[in-house]
Amino acid sequence: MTPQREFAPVDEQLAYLSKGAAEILPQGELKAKLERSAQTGKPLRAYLGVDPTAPDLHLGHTVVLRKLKHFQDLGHTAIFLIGDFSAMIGDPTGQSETRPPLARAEVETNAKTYLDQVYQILDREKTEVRYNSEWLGKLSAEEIVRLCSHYRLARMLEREDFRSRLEKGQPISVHELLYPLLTAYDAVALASDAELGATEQKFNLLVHRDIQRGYGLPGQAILTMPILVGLDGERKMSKSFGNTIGIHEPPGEMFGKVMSISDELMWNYYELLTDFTERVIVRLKGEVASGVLHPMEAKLQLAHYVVATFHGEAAAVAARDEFQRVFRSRQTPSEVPEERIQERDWPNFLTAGTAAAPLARLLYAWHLAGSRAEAERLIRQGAVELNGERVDDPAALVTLEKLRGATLRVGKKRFLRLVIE
RNA sequence: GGACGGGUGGGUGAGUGGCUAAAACCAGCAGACUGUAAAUCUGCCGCUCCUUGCGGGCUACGGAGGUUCGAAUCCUCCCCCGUCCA
Repeated sequence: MTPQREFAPVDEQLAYLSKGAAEILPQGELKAKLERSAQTGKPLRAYLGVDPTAPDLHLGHTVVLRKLKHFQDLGHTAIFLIGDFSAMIGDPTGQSETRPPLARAEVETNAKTYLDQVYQILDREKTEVRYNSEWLGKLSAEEIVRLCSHYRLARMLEREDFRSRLEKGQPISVHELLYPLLTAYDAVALASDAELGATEQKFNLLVHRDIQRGYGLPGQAILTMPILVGLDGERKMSKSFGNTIGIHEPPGEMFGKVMSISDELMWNYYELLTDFTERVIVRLKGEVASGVLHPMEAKLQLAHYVVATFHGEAAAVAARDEFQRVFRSRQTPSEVPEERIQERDWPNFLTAGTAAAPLARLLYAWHLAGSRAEAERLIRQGAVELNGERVDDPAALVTLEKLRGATLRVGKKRFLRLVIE
């Protein structure tokens, strides 16, 4: 079944796989495995395990996925493991508190939406998808005891997270200790040669390797990827910080968000989100530093690349044009959402005794502001334009005539064209 | 089971009877500046009504009652979280 195949030279492969990586452990192990694979013609089995805890992927998740793709590119076997069983335990990593286990149903629906998104990066045809309930769900108590016998408590407690919680007198639930052990069983069941993960997974990955050896398997190589920093330029990209770029966000949105990162952060994104080689990135960086290339140009390229990855080349070009149009030339976007107003509904908005309606009330009704109070605030702050003219009276009244075919603008990004029927 | 500590706005967290829609910080929003950069500066940041005023009303400090002219602040009961002892 396994075809004999030609691989690229080991050094080349290693360079490709090392790009952007935080650590490869143990030293030399990956190289040794690549060499063996080159000799035998057998592809390596590399896997990435993900707990389907949230339904939407963002760029942060793709960093490590892209690395898995690299294995795939080189002809190795990429295994995408969905931790449908382990998700119900909850990984304690990085959490200062015990995370509540997820319900089975939640895990299942998340798992489904995950895959569609994952295939935007990985080659659907070549990816081996597995669920760890496949084997973990069947483990007997006896087998779990045996599994546990392969690891020492002292080592378990070396883990940063556990150690600090122990010191601070915070609780650690027993099932949390089980998490790395059970996921280690994944590595055993898959007989993996390499496992990928974010740096915060390092401890788990190392446990996995040890347990594999406990079961008499050769230990897998471990490749960790840095955590992607979010839009704020400080904290890791995470939904709970609201600093993410979701991979299914519309092209325009995505483009704009990438453009809003700092120049400094841009290089990090180049490194982790593109396939440009180290050499190319260094060159770009040099050109920007010496003033040959405007930093904005470099960022436009990056934004283009990212959008093209998820939406295709055409969408990327369009997003770029639109971006230039709206923000650089400060023009109205080519496509503005429309609000259809029924002429007969109009009286509902009117101030008693007049033929005009408070603009603030309209902004709220048309969802350009979250509340009427907010609408007034925005007007007061000069964020609202009607047909290009700033309105700054929070009590401003407008007539239906004035709104016919008009364009409303709130802040930099929100536009609305009015169609009166 | 016992002892103790704690539950405040999106988050952290101050506030122990009126001056508190509730400090401060973070996040967020808007404006200025720009390369929609970032950084910085300024302002805003519960809802609602109107005559848009340092205006009126309503809602808010785990829940329910109570004391008081007046409570996030005091009392009672309940719920929840945490630590320690067993």
